[in-house]
Amino acid sequence: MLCARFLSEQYMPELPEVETTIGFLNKRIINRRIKDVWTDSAKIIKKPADFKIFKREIKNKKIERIWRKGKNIIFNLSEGKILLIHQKLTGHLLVGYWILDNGYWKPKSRGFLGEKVNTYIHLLFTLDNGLMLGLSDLRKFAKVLLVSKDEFENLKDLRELGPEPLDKTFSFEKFKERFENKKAAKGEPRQRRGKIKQVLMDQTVIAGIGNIYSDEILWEAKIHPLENVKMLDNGKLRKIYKAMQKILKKGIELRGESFSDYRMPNGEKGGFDKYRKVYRRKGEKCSRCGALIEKIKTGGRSAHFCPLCQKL
DNA sequence: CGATTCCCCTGATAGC
DNA sequence: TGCTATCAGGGGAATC
Repeated sequence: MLCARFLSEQYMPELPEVETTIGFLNKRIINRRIKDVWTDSAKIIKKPADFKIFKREIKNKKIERIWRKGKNIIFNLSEGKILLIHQKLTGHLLVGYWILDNGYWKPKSRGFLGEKVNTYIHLLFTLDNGLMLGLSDLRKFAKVLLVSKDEFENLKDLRELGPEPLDKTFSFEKFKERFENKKAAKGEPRQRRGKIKQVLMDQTVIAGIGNIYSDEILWEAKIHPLENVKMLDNGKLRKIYKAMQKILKKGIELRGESFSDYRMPNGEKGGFDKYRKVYRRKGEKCSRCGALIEKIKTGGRSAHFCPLCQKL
């Protein structure tokens, strides 16, 4: 059984976690052929809706390329097929060897870090060398699609995804443009509205930032999460831009966060925890000024910040 | 068109 | 102790 703490924590793979995951998958399962697929929760497969068809179409396909777009993990398969997995809240991809035991997957031999049975593996691929790729997902919110190249290019949410925050071409000028209204009226440069926290998390503005990293970025930039983006001058925007790059790079360098049940595909935890300054630290002292971290709710999500460092 | 609310799901927690 | 109600949370859909 997974230890209780593992299960109790929320897990939110954002850009650094997804980046870590694809790096790992590229080392372990590239050029492997999918020989079989199992599920006990066909609902997470959105396309094709019929699992029998999904199974037939993915069988014997070779995994040729693994990359990501925002938080979406994309597997380019042979014969032009594309497998897309969005882990949402509690999904994570694991690579290893398991045996089906009473409906649950039990790791063969030692397995992962004290884990005996993973009751949350809901989708599992067996590869041509016997290695397995499992999608573990406590909440079953994950989304899986198997599509053709054409279908892939026409997926609405992927088409509307904003730029990659760490792309070399994503300059400060480009970042600034993301805060301007798409269709600026003749004359006045109308700006995007809303609170900075929600705008940063809007995948159509910038791809890959979620609840954890948006809190951390705003703490780093000393900007209040509820600050309206209209109020952000050049200086503040630059601070956010710099903080975004720093925090996301740190996340990748440390291979993702680790306080929740996020694990790399080999079951190890990431190391971002030491750098987590505000997220889920309500009531703790701000490491910069000593004030107590506060937690508020905005747009249906929690936001953590230091009331002294991040003034409205 | 934009902003808000609901919903998917399951485990933890608070309240009785 | 044990039951029930509530909550979290990415993102898509429905609704205001």
